[in-house]
Amino acid sequence: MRPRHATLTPQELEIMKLVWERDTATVRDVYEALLERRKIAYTTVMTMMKILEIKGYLKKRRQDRAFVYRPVHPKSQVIGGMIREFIDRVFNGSAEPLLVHLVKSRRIGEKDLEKLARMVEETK
Amino acid sequence: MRPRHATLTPQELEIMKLVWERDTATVRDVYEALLERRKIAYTTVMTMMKILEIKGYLKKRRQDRAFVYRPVHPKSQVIGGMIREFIDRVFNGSAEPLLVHLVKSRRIGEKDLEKLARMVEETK
DNA sequence: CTTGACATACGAATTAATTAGTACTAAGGA
DNA sequence: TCCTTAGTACTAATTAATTCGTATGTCAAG
Repeated sequence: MRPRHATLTPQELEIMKLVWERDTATVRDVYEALLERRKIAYTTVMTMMKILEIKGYLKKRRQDRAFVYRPVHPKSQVIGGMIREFIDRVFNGSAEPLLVHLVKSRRIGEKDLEKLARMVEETK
Repeated sequence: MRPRHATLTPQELEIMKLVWERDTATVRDVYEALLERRKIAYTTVMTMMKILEIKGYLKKRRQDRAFVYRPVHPKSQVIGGMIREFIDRVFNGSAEPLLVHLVKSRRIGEKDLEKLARMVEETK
């Protein structure tokens, strides 16, 4: 049997991103945003948002006839969990090999590192 | 319907890691290595490796009675693909926010950055 | 030659993820 | 009042991922 995903699945994440950037959203809001990218049924979005509620990522409140959904956790926290899970799974918990990859594949350059160095300073 | 995973699933990755570190491996090799961590059936491993072959990650050759499997692609290449997929999915293709997260969550420190800076120098 | 160990082949069962159809309800306008 | 619209509830279908059982074949030891 498949172990339940500890983190957000691709489609779940796509929806969560839309809710995060709106702070609150109805099924219709999300549906219309998704429609601009691909064909999808209204009820599909509804089902996904219901699942996200069951999983504890969204909470809903009735407003007039429709439900208004709101994120339970801030984006940074959930994304942070996804990063942790990824690093655990792929690199056995160590962030360094990930960075090495990014440098070697030129996805990080000098400027990025300088910026990060300044950020480390501030965090001190 | 679920879109097929472009990259390795968790269990597939676990098996691939074992094959990469051995360069070649039989089902039994992988089975015994996995057994040390968790209960699993021999035939489960066989099925997974067959799937990995179908997906193009492993190739097999008969040696005596058993198949000997070998990776088709180097580890760095496959891992690189997984990183790219992750960054695309979570950060819309930009590596920077990932790094910011890593710094803020203190998974990267000064020493890591220095090391990376040296690495960037070499890559120049 | 028979038996046990070990290998593959084949297929089935389970769960999660994804998508969407149908039924029902309430509100608002003609 | 009646019909259209927009919402939810419920259910179902499909695919991928994961796990494992049973059947079958081969080889070697006794």
